[in-house]
Amino acid sequence: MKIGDLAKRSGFSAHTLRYYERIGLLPYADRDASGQRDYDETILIWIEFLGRLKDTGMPIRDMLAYANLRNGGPATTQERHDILAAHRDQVQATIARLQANLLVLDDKIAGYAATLQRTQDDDSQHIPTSTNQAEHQPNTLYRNPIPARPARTGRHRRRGGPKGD
Amino acid sequence: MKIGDLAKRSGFSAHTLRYYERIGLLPYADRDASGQRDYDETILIWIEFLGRLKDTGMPIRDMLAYANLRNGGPATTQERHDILAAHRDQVQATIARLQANLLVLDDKIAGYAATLQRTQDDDSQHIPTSTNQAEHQPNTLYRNPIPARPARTGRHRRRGGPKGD
DNA sequence: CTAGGGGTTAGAGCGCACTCTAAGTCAAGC
DNA sequence: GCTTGACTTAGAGTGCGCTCTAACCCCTAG
Repeated sequence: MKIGDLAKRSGFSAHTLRYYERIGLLPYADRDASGQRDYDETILIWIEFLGRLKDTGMPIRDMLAYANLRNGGPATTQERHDILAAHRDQVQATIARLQANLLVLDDKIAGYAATLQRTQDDDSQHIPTSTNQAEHQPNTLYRNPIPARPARTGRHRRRGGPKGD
Repeated sequence: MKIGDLAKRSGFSAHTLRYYERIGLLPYADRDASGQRDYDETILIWIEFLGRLKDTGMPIRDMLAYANLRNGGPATTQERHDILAAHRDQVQATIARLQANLLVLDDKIAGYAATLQRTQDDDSQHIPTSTNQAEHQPNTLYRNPIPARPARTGRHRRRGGPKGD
C-alpha cells in the first residue's frame, strides 16, 4: 500500500503521515525499489488508535512517549498502562466539564428562545423584552475598533502610554 | 478594579485580558486619570461566559461574532440564539465522540491490566505474555531517529525563487 | 516520447491563541 | 528623592500541529 492509499484509508493526509513518521509516531516505513513507502495493512490499526488519542486531546509529545514505550516490549506494560489510565481520567474530566458547560449553554439558549417567543407574542403590543438572562451586560459594550486579527504587520511608531485624552 | 485584580478574579492573565480587549472580545475598558484600565464588577459575568465558550472549544472568531451581535441589541436575538444552539450541538457531538473513544481506551487499559495480572501470576514460570490486544504491531517498529520537534528555526537558504522557466 | 500523476526530501509557512518584551508612565512606600 | 512594582503601548515571539513548497524522481498510459 502506498502513502496515498493509506491516506485515503486512514483519514490522515499523506503530508501528515510523513510528518508522523518523521517525528517517530509512525514506524519508518519500508521503501520499495524506487524509494517509495510501501505500507502493510496492519499499520492501520496503530494509526486508528493514534487517531483516538488525538481525538481525545492527547498532545503529540505524549503519544510519542507511548509509542516509544512500545519498543520496550513487555517490560513497559505498566508504564503504558499508566499513561493510558491517566489519559482516560483526563478524558473523563473533560467530558464532565463539557457536560457542566452544556447546562449553562442550554439555559442561555432557552433564555433566547423565550425572548424570541415573547417578541412574537407581543408583536403588536411592543412590550420591552429585556428580561432575558442573555442581556446581563450594559449596552455600552463593544465600542473598540476590532482589528479582527492581531495583525503582525508593520513596525516602528512611538511607544509609551498616551495617557489622558 | 484594576487589570491585575481582574486577572486574579477571572483566571485570565492580564496579558490575555488586554489581548481580548484588543481583538474586541472584551469592551474597551474605561481608563482612570492615569490611563489605567478600571473595570466594573459586571464584566466578570461576561468573562465567565467567554470562559465557558472557550472551554467548550469555540474558536475566538466565533466568540467575536457572538460578541459583536450583542451590540446589535434585540434585533440580533435570533442570530445569537442560532450561534449558541449550533455550538451546543457541537459540544454534544464532542461529548459523544469522547465517550465512544473512552470505551476503546478502557478496553485497552483493561488489556494492559490483564497482562500485568498474568505477569504477576506467572511470576516464576516466565510464560511469554504477548496475548494482550495492546501488542498488535510487529516489534520492528520505531527505529526512526525522532527529532522530537520539527524545529522551525533557520532563515537561511534561497526562498521564493521559482527559477523562471 | 511525452505528459501526468503519483512519489521523495528538507525545510519554510500558517493559523491559532496566547505570551512576552521594550520602553515608557505613574503612585506609593521608605 | 529614590526605588519598586503595577500599569501602559505596539509589536515580536512561542508552541502546537500540521500544511505546503521546491525541486527533484519514477512509472504508466496514450
